[in-house]
Amino acid sequence: MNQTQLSPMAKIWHVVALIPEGHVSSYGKIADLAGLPGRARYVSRALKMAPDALQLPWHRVINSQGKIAFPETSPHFIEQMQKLRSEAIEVNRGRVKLSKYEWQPDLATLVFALPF
DNA sequence: TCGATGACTGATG
DNA sequence: CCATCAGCCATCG
Repeated sequence: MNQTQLSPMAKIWHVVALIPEGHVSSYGKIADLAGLPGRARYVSRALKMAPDALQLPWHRVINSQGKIAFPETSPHFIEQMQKLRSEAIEVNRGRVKLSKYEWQPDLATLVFALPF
C-alpha cells in the first residue's frame, strides 16, 4: 500500500514494542534492529518522546552494560527498577544480568512483526 | 554555523 | 568491576 516511509522514531517504537515481558534489550541493539545503526542516543530520545498511549515497555531498554541508564537518585530509576522486578527480572544496584535476560529476537519473528 | 547536551558505546587502564 | 575518555549523532539555542 502507498504507505509513506515510517519515521525513524516510529521504527524504534515498533521494535521496542516487541521486547517480550521478562526480557531486556539495549539502546544500541534497538537502533540496530530498527535499521538505524550507531544511533543509540536517538533511541533514548525516541523513548522520551513516545506518546503514553503507545504503552511502550520502555523499562525493558537499558544500556549495553546491562545497567539502568538513569541516575540511581532519579524517580525514573526507581520506577524502571520496579517495573522490571514486577516481571520477575532481577535487578541489583540498577544492574540486570544480560546473559540471563537479554532478548534474543529471531529473524522470522521480526520479519513478520515489523512493518518495514 | 557553533557549541552544548544526553535514557549511549566500546576501548582502556 | 569501576572510572574515564573519545567518538557518536540528532536536537537546540
